[in-house]
Amino acid sequence: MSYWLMKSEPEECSIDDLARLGRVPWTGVRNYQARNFMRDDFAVGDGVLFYHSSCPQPGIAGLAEVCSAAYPDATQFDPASPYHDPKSDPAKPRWLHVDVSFVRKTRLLALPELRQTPTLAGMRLLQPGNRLSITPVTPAEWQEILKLLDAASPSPR
DNA sequence: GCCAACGTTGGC
DNA sequence: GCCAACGTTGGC
Repeated sequence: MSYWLMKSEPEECSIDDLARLGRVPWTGVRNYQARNFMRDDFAVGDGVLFYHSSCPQPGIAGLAEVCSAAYPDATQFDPASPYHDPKSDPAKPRWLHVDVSFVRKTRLLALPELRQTPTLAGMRLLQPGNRLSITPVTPAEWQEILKLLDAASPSPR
């Protein structure tokens, strides 16, 4: 059992969208490292931190779970899709994705709070220059984050 | 196989 | 809208 952090722009798919749909195909990943994580390292039942990115309040917004094996991303063959990849051969699809199912919405664990937490300093997400949309989370980081999610939000000062 | 140019990501 | 960081592309 592994743990992952997956970024999603809430304008495209927020934690509320996932809650409503129950399950979504994680289409549109066009980065080889992120694809390889899904293809080689993901397993059904893995824990997912659902992260809101490119929005007014970036941070962890909920928990989800991997609920399928990796399979070809249909959007790569759709000329009308923004994720269309004309260089991908249908006989040998370049891009894959998994499906992810809703577990629960949490309070927003905002990026500054993550950065302020010493035990999370090693998180891949927080490393300088990180842009990967899918990053591994260690069991220790997962536990620490669950603890923070259950605690009250820090009071503003 | 090098590497400069270009595109994308994503926080601020 | 800026910009730093990084990945990808393509000429050589």
